[in-house]
Amino acid sequence: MFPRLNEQMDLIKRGVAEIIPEDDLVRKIERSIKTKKSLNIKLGCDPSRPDLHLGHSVVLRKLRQFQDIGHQAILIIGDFTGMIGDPSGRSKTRPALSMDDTRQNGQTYFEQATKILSAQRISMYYNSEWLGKMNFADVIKLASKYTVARMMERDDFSQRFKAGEPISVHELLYPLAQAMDSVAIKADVELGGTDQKFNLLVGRDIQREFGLEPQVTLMMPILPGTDGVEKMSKSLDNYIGISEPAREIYGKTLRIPDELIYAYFELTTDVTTKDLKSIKQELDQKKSNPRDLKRRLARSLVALYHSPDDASKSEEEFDRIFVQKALPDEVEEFEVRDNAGSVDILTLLTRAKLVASNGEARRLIEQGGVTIDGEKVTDHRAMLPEKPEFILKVGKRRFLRIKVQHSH
RNA sequence: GGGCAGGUAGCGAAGCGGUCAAACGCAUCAGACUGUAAAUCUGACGGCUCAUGCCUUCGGAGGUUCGAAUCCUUCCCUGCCCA
Repeated sequence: MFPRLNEQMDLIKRGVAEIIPEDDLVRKIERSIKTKKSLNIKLGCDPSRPDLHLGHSVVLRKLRQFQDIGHQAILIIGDFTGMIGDPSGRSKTRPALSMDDTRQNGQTYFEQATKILSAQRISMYYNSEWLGKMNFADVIKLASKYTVARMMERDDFSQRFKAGEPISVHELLYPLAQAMDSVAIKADVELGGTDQKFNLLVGRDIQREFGLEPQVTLMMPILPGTDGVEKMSKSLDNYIGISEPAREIYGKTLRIPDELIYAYFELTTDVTTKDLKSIKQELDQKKSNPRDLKRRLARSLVALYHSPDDASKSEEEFDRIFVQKALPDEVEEFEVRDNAGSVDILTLLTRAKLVASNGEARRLIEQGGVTIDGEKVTDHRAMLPEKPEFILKVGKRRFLRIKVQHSH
């Protein structure tokens, strides 16, 4: 039923940053083969931001591999902490969510995650199910199992502490809450990014406290964002979403810095280890134009989240727009009614929501960033051209087909 | 509970009675360049306005003043030290 130990370990260890402790994993797998019982592989999910991107996909893909060799994927939606929100000053971006919100986000998360995960061997829990039942005495008892000194081992805490930045007490409780999730579902393995190392390890300690066998922690590297500097995140706007339209995935991928090509191939695509090696070689020897590898990467990603057909279509379209500077395949339409020349370009830009304000529209025009049917608009007071239909282009990639209804 | 230092645009950070829509850096956007980028250079970067100009901003609320981000009162928030 299960593949042999070596096969399992080979697959599991691919692309991994760290496994702690590796021997335990070997033991767990051996036992699972013997007893024909699958392992519980846990992944915690943040329901406050349900839009998944390639960064999330790194860990999800690893989880998928566990599924493929017969283990049980368990998604934990952190709705409990989501409902409390995060009152600490700097992350106002985490407002308290209602029950409905978290359920809905959880559902959205699940739908997106199953683009990567198999629908077989997957279960999902909301952690309010057990965390919500704990009373204050339970919490104090749990908190007594860990010391402040150990909490401060966490890099992020000690750094903030040293820097004189605020740390709320409840933040110290979060790792414990996450550990309780591992207790509740009896996790055998918990996946996460390397930035989760501390939290994952706390899970081991707390499981032991509850008389359970400690989980193995498996950490994946953090995927750099499209800026090549920060980790990929939505709030930094350096992400490639797995639910984005094909042309967006394609275009954004081509825009990543060359240095990221290898990491993206390794962590976000299915290329074989052999191919990975030759990719590395090509990059190192600078034999070919990195662009070609990047195009291949972009095609792979589109194929993964859309289809191979969409991949080639996106590539054609990209070439058309940016190389030949022609129009995309499909251009959104926008209708304006023009009462005897009452609408100028400026108001059209704002009304079509291509820009945020008139000031911005004026700026763009002055800087030569607006064209009509390929002709630069030079005067920000210009009226609409005398055409029933034209293409309005803002910057390099905002297009709109304008249909004018002239009523005199 | 006491003392001290702080809270300025997306972020970081100057300003400390008028010349402040507020220096500078980052991020962002546009243009040039290019392999789409990156790097580099140029420009813009609260809102309304063709423009002179006007309007809303400097933690919140009041006040002093012809005039306040800048002074006063009070409240809220953060850090440090002491208890």
